Amino acid sequence: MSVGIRHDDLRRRNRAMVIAAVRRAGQPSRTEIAATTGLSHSTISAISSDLIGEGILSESKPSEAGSLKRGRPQVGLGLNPEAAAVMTVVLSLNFLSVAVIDYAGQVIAEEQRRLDTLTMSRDTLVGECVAIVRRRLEDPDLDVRSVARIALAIQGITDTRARAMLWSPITPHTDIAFADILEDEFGIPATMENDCNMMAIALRRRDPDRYRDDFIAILLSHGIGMGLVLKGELFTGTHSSGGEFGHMIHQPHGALCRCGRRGCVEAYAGNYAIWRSARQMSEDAKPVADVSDADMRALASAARERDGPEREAYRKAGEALGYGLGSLFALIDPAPVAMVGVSAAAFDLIEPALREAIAQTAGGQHSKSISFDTEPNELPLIREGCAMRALTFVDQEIFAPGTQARSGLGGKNVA
Amino acid sequence: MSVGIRHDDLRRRNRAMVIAAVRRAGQPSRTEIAATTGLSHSTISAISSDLIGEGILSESKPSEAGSLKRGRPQVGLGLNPEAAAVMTVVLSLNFLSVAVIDYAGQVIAEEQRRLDTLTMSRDTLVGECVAIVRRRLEDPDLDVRSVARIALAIQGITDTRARAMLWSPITPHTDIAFADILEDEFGIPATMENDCNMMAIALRRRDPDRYRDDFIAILLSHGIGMGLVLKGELFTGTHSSGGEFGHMIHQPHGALCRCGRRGCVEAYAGNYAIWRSARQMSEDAKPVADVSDADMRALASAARERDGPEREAYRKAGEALGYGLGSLFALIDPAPVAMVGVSAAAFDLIEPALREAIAQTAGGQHSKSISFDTEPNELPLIREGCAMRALTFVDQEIFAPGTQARSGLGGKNVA
DNA sequence: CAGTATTTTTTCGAGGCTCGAAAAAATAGA
DNA sequence: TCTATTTTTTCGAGCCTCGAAAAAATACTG
Repeated sequence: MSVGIRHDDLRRRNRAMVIAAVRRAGQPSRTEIAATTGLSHSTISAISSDLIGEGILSESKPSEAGSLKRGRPQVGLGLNPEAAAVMTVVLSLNFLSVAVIDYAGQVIAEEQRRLDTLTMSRDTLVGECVAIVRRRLEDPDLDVRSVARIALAIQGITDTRARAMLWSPITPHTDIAFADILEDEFGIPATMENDCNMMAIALRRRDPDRYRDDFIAILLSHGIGMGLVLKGELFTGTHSSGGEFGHMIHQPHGALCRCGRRGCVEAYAGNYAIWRSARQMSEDAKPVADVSDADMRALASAARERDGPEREAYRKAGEALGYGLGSLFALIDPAPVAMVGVSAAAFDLIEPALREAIAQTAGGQHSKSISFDTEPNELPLIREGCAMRALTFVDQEIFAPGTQARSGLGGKNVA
Repeated sequence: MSVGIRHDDLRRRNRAMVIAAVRRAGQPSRTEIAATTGLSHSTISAISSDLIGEGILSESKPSEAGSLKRGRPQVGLGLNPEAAAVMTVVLSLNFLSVAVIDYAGQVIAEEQRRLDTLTMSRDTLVGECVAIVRRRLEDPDLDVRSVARIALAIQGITDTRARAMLWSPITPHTDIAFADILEDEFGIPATMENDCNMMAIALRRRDPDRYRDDFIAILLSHGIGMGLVLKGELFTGTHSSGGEFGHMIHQPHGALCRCGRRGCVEAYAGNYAIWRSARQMSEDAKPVADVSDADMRALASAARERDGPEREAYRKAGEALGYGLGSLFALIDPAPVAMVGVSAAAFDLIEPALREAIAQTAGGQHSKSISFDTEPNELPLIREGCAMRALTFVDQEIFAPGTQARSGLGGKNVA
């Protein structure tokens, strides 16, 4: 059950609130923070004075070059980039990408590597991840002790506690406790996140007007993934990572899905499904392991050029996505959708059938008003989301530590 | 955005926490409350002394007849039944039921009435509701001023703010702002709730071990409804009432649903759909307006006796429910399910096909471990849920009023 | 039956936190 | 230079929770 509020929690929570307000707004003045948090000026003054003293925030004199107003000018508060750093690790098909990010959110170092993730042994895969993190941490240009948190993202299913990858399409191996492995290796708190969830976090940061409290990020790539934000919070299901939109059932006893079952949305809308359908192969045909982005783009071009099996394949994908979204909207009500990934570049081919299908569903009653955004490149989004995830942890758990939140590792990571 | 915690909120929240602990536990001692809330004994002592002074709680000497332990015996704290009262109004097909409930949750008065809801005019329907409430309020045995809240429940779609019924299968009329109507008429705060959501609340109260943080209540009656609790909170979608499980798509272009669309789960599993299928009518046949409970029981008996169209109808219902649940579980992960309503009594006929279907889905990976409870009688559950809903409001908004929570009406309703 | 052990509840002072009001600081216009 | 205006800090008041100790209420013990 929810627990009572202890007296010492008060300051902790309000500290976290102030830090969050600064991270959101960029360079807010104390007065603006007071307005958004609803706390009094005196409280904001006291807390921000503490935070500046601890090197977490810093004052930045020139809030706006031409301050037109009379009176004492506002002085902006910003995050001190040197207060801490975090690291992001994004593991995707045949690709490993790491970045070190300062407390203000700027990339200060990065490294990328091609791997053959589908054929690597388990140990090699883990070893590569550990090695690339170690190289970044031991970079002489970087103060190792200042890295306060590592966030890994991977396509696939992670456990609720964000400790392990349970299953992923990019490797045949299962149940790899990446978070624990990195924590043990480097003594830095780490989490294992789902790639689509990170996309959702990044979308909210990029466009908080459109993606605020309720929205959906759908990854249209080899598989179909979803990141779902409901009532302002990432929705991750009750047990595992949840949100497996791609494996909602579109057609009972339908097309063969990569997951081995039949009729999933992904079995019609994943790259391999579009490929299979465009090649006029049977719906029972075993999904291919990978379709290159170039091949998919060629497929989309062919579909735009002439009415043929390629166009029909995209139509079927749109239909599956439309009915799936319709069912989803029946449950959660319509919300803005972002389509991300290589097939989002072919959304013009998908959209008509999608809208037609969604209009057939209870959730799509106002299908005209449902709007779709597209973003073909998922990797930058995933990294951005990871960075935000890790930084938010530092904000809340390290720089606003409370009785229950303080971990053994927390202290030493503070710069 | 979330707002800072003001100093005066502290006491308010902890008061609410203590009241909630008492409502949950029944007769907890101060020591037990301190343990469950995590607050200190001194704080609990101070708050409970206040609450007793205000007549909200009362001490009940004999906690347990034979207190085996040494030391000063615990003295139980209970809700003072006279602190307030609430009223529940349940409007279902051809039936209107009202109850007055004391602060401790006991029914102290009730009245029920048969109506012809499908043919009544809008004004008559509203008038009947207002009249029955007025009769209970003006009952000389009852102190009118002590009714602090009214909760209405109806089958159908309500708006997010719990003010109005937008659509309901029990009446042709739409957009009736029941909550506002009753508030204006009697000056008592009222809310308009969805029946399945109230079922879920009642289930949690009845069996908090099974129905705790995540569970699903499904109403198997003429239509298919759902109440969904996620992470301990009722899930009501982002805009309207949401949770329209019955209108997730089972078969694109499939059977005709009462909602006018095709292939909804309800078009296979609602009473009218089972009836239509058992009578071997076309899936395009217009849904009948009502099937009596007796007819449904006869159908179930026939299905149990021989393998024929009746049994096949239940099988199809099970399949639709199974695929629907599979898709739902793909999104939210598996959770305990309660099947409520007249067709829950025929769950033995539904379950095999349901389990077979769910095992075909990603969400049903562990379908063996998913457990179903059945409860044929929905009305008592709905009323119980309404009562809890209304009482919780009194607990939190009236007896633990804060700066933002205090309403103009709050004060005068305190007994 | 008095004394001791044990458990629950209350009391009391200390320490923190937020708030409002007032003061101080910093600037633009007159 | 003075005044108006706006932002930020300071300071005392008022609450709240907490820990420790005291008080209360009972069971055991010889």
